[in-house]
Amino acid sequence: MNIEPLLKYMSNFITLSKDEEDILSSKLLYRKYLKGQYIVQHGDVCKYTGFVVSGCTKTFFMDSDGQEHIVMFSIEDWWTSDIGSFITQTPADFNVQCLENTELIMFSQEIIEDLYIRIPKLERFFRQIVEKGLVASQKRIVRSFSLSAKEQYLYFRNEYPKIEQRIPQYMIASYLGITKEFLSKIKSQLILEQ
Amino acid sequence: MNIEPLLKYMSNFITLSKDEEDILSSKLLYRKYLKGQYIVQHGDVCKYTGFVVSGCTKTFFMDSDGQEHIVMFSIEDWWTSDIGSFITQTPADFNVQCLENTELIMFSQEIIEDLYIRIPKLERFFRQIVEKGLVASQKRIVRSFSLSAKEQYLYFRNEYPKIEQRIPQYMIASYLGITKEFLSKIKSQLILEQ
DNA sequence: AGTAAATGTTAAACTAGATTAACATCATTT
DNA sequence: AAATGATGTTAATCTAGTTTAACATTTACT
Repeated sequence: MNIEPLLKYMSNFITLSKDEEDILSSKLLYRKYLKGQYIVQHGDVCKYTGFVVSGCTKTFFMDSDGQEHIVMFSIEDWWTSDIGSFITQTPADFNVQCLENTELIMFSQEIIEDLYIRIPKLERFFRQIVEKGLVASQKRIVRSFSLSAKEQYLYFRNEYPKIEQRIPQYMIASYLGITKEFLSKIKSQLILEQ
Repeated sequence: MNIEPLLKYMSNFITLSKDEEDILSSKLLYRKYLKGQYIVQHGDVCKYTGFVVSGCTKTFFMDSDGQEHIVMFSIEDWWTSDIGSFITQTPADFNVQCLENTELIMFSQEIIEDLYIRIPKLERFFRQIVEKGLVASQKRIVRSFSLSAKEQYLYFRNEYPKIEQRIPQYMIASYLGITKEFLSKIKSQLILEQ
């Protein structure tokens, strides 16, 4: 159980004593998933939120036409879950599936409530994490309002170069909300342009 | 200064003692704005987040073509600010403008940090508020992925009937991310349908 | 009441992106 | 090395939503 990446990540937000680190690490779950495995399934209540130690996941939903829409990729040092389901303890809208073999450090809903009491600093930590998530989510809405598909692709490529290299192109199209054919067209246009 | 609506709202999340209520109310700012006034201006750092006691605001940005895009309306019992700017204390992407005369209870950034220390429960309160915001923001992304313009309008009408009645139609079109002409077409289609 | 400004409607021409379908390339397994 | 499945490309056709522009209606002000 390698909890170091999480502690390092947390140190950007709060300072934990050795005792607090020990309490925390005794309450965490460490799990390994294989490529293709589901971490969360649509309709289930999401009992855990996971911090990615290694690997890669996609969070997606199916629309009424059976089309898959990817809302998020998670790689090392990111979180993965259906955060809405986790927070509200209602059935998940999303599926979370591993695109690679993936190692997670998991917080369960029950334990997190207990941890908030035993380590009040965690309340602050998660407030800040959720704040970051909210800001990112709002910026994404703004992009979808104001950028063309090509501009959104360029933004993605620039912002997440590491993700683009690990993931098939048709999934990037799905994340951008366009068809794989149209993304292919955009890419060939971009090559012609320069 | 009528702080009751805020206290009532907060009681859905946490229980404050009389002392804590007094500390809180001594630190809050109560402000009245006229219709048309700006609460936040693009480029400024947003120093306050406001709880709407009465009135209505729109939060919007200008795209590179000078087009206005509304990202949110706020009415009684909602929050209004550029929350991204407020959290990160960086220049605001958005403008916030009053659509009616509006009364706000305002938390300043400096004071909120101080209040987190004096009333640790507030950390929990704001974590939960931000969680709700994140969930709503993610659901909006899902809708924009999976619903047609007509479906999104029907969702809006159903979800926020009170807002629809107070606000000109062209602003609702802007919120939905479509032109006012197309919304007009959708509405006449809906009338024909039944 | 009359006028100007703000808001809403209609319709024709246009475009970004979707759909369909056929084919090309790459990776994995036997 | 051949075969199968997964991924990526190209091009023709189609459609949801935009643009433009002219007009209609409502609201607010003198």
